[in-house]
Amino acid sequence: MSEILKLLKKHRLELKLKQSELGSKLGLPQSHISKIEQGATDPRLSTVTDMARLLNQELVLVPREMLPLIKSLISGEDAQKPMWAIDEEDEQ
Amino acid sequence: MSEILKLLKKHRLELKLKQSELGSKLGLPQSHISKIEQGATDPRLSTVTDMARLLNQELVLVPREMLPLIKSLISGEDAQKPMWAIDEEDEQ
DNA sequence: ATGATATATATGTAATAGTATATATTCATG
DNA sequence: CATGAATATATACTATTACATATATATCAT
Repeated sequence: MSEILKLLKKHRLELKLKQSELGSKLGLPQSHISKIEQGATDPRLSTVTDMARLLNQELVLVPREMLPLIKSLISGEDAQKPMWAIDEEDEQ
Repeated sequence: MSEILKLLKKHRLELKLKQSELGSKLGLPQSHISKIEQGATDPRLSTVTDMARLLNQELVLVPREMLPLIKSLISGEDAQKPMWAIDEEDEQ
């Protein structure tokens, strides 16, 4: 099952959008969003692109060799607080 | 016209593959590769994913805010020679 | 120009994405 | 447990792509 489709669902939930809300923005029925998110259909490139953009994402072609770097950048990006801090006691 | 499709063509040419060669690896006729590259058809996600992988690329979902950073990383990646060097006369 | 090679275009068919609608599940909450 | 909200599933229909095949242009070397 496509990694991309799983991530689209994750980002929809983060934005607290219902399938029906995302669907109407895209002009697609809720039932079809469900199928896409389950991998029960193989959507067109334009559909995935539009869906991604509504979720503040973009579909990008990445050279295989840069995949580890870029994935680590992306996975670290959603941290609300820094994952480390300088070792100072007087930190706010 | 999709940026991704344009890049797929660019990468095919860099690998010196003909449309017919890429097509047969994918199980698609040359004529269809042509249509995809021209944006004359709206291919399925799986088709684009497969095509990308045969060209050593991967389709990745990137948060909009990270797009400038990631694009600059990617566009700098294909340099054959380093873009700078330490200022030493005795360099090879 | 001629010939070879690569890509673009045309036509037709079968498969499937997407539409519309209804119903069934799931899951939280009073 | 009952009620309601969100998601999953079902069916039938339509639109469009994948694909096969054939042909026509480019493109380029000789």
